[in-house]
Amino acid sequence: MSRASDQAYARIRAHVLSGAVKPKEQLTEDQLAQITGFSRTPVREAVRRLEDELLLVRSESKRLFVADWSRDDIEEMFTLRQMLECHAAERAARRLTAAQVADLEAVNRTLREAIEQPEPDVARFLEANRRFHDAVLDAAHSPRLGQMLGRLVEAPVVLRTARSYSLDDLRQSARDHDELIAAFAARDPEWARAVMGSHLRRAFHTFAKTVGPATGNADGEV
Amino acid sequence: MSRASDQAYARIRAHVLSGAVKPKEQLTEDQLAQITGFSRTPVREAVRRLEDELLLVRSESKRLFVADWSRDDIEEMFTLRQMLECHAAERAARRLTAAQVADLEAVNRTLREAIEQPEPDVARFLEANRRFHDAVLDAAHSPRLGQMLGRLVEAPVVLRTARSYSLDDLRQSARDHDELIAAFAARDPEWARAVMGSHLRRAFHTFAKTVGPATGNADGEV
DNA sequence: TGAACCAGTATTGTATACAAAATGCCCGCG
DNA sequence: CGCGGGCATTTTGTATACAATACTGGTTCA
Repeated sequence: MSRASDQAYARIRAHVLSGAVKPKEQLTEDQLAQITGFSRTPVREAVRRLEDELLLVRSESKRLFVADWSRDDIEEMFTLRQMLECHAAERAARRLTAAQVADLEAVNRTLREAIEQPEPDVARFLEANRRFHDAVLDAAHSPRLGQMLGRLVEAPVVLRTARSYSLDDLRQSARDHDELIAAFAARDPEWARAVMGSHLRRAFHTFAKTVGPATGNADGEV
Repeated sequence: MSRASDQAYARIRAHVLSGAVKPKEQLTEDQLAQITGFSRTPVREAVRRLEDELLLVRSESKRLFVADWSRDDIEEMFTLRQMLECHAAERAARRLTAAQVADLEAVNRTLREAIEQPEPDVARFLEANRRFHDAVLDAAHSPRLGQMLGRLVEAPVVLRTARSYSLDDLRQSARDHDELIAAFAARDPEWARAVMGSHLRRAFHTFAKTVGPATGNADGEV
């Protein structure tokens, strides 16, 4: 991750997420080259990755813009993530070793420590949460699933929204993880799938409350 | 699709699928530039797309190889495709207009004509089949779903295996499409999902018969 | 007035040269 | 004979110049 294109990727992503450029605004490769300090070649590589994640989009004539996601887009992302990650949980339940289950328990302990203290450490929570889900995905042992979920989870909605979680929400996440671990220990794929499903679906509704009700039409941009 | 990188993509893809290079063989960007007649810049763009489709893979040190898919890899692809396309069928059932249903009927008529003649035209069947599934995906109106399925369906397994379908298999496909259309006309998402599921799962088993039984371990390369 | 065209500019696409990194080979040493 | 170090070669990564394409604004003509 030390190649120029990787750094360019990280910097452009941060730049967009910081809000310095707004949705639907145009970006040019030259601009991004100046901002990142690299030439257009690695910038193009980075931009292509960000296009894959749909953080940037191109017009029909190949001009580059910051994507603006509608509420429906975001619901779609949550739904797809749920579908894929439920599948991952089911596969993981069939494959996880006792040692891997123990690892998950350790990660979830860390996650709890991050929130069960005077001043909850949301960043640490998010990091532990990411590791937890990564471990499940890893155990599913399905490279294409990993690739697809990577694009969805990278999606910055998760980061933006996590800030709005209440302490109760975070605690419920930890409990969900506990139950998931129980399902894994019991080697029960259906249980694992169901827990993962409700875990992620609740996350969506927590998010939806902060954004506003469903629209059905095309407004409700974020 | 007339840019150099697009042509390079098509040529490299054809070159690999032709079997001129075998799985696990190394390719270099220079080689591919010579083969395609373009410079390395568009070749690198094309190679990245083929990496996304997992037709090409890179070693940990960034050297480029032709992927070799195990039977488990292929089963995974079929499973993921089934999962995603069932979801697409469900969404389509909620959204398809009467005109779109009529279009699907027309496409399926074409598909039948291709096989119900003295000398079945498999290429025409495949083309109609692709259009049918594309129309369903379109109606699902979910860009990320489309992106993901695109990568899976592009995967050449489908093409390689379709040749081994018997006439009965092709006829069954047409009947599946009929039932799917009925489900759409009835606006019944669950029905549509179920039909799509059995349609694709049968395709997997038809394929599996030609390749051999499940392995469980890592052999069974194709 | 307004629509079509033309030139100038902005932006993306491609080729090429060079830099960095990895691999493999060969030689010396134990 | 084995094996470790280092140079030569291969291969990928980056910068830059140029080509092709798309946009913008203004001008002309009906």
